[in-house]
Amino acid sequence: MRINCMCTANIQPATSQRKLLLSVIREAKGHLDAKELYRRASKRNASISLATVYRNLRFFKEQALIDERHFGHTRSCCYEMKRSEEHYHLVCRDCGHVIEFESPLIHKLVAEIRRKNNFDVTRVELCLEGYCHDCKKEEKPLSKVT
Amino acid sequence: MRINCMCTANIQPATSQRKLLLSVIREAKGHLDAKELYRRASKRNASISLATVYRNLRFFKEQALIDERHFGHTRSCCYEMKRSEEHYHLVCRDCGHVIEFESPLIHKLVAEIRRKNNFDVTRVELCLEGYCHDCKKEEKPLSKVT
DNA sequence: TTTGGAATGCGAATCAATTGCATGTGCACA
DNA sequence: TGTGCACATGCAATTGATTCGCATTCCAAA
Ligand SMILES: [Mn+2]
Ligand SMILES: [Mn+2]
Ligand SMILES: [Zn+2]
Ligand SMILES: [Zn+2]
Repeated sequence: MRINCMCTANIQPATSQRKLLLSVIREAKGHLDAKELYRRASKRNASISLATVYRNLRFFKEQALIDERHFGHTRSCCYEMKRSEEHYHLVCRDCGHVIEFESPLIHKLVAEIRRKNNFDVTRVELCLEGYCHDCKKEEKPLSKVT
Repeated sequence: MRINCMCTANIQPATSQRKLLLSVIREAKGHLDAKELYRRASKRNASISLATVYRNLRFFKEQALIDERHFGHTRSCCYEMKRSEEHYHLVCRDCGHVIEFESPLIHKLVAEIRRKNNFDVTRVELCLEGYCHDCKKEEKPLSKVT
């Protein structure tokens, strides 16, 4: 068994692949899925394997270095660096843009659930679908059922 | 092209498989995934195909007869009859139980997003993970990060 | 340095979901 | 009450995402 070493924090062992993957995630603008992470990492290390990408995504998740997101109906999930403050997402059904937001209402909701349902919330999966500012003005289908 | 007929509402054509599947979903206690729906339907019609289950799940979804849910980390999604009032879910990480709940805070959140982000919300995907009443009292792991 | 245990690369395997195609069937219209 | 045909079905093959087995390589603690 291997004990924690302080030099490389919780990235341990600090293999070149592991460091590369984490820096790609860190430098990414938006949210990456495994395939896209693999594509970008391959540019810097052509021999990296997709399995290694998946294994490290799981590792980073376990180390709480990254967050996993399930957006809308997309098959694969996305990843991003964990930040100090929690945040949630709006996904436009039209252009696919992902907008991040935060609201104190979510803390209130969690508190309410803890009180009313006697349920200890450890994770909030919240994603709202709809039409963004730019896409909502364009023509919409006639039926506006739910 | 076929014009709508009123006799069978939006289930049309009303094939035996389609009627069977809908009644299995209707009679189900909880939330079903495709495999489980297939299992239950097969008891009443042994020749039904899994592809037909998937095709009809998509059909029912398009007809807004059922709702699709993505619970926690489970690979496959679950389905349930659409109800008049919207509701959301708590999933226990320990025993897997799914608890349904509703809260006016969610309406408030949607309104806030519409106002602040100028975003038209059409669907709220919300699922909270944690520990239910029965599981939270039992011993927990030492580290309580996240 | 040495060395054990963990990480990697590769391909094969899984698992959920979709699709192509030949066949069967519900139902609008005659 | 029949008939036609668009659409539904069954089956098998396919896709797409993720995981796994295994031989090999690589960290990092001592
Ligand atoms: Mn984000
Ligand atoms: Mn429900
Ligand atoms: Zn948009
Ligand atoms: Zn529980």
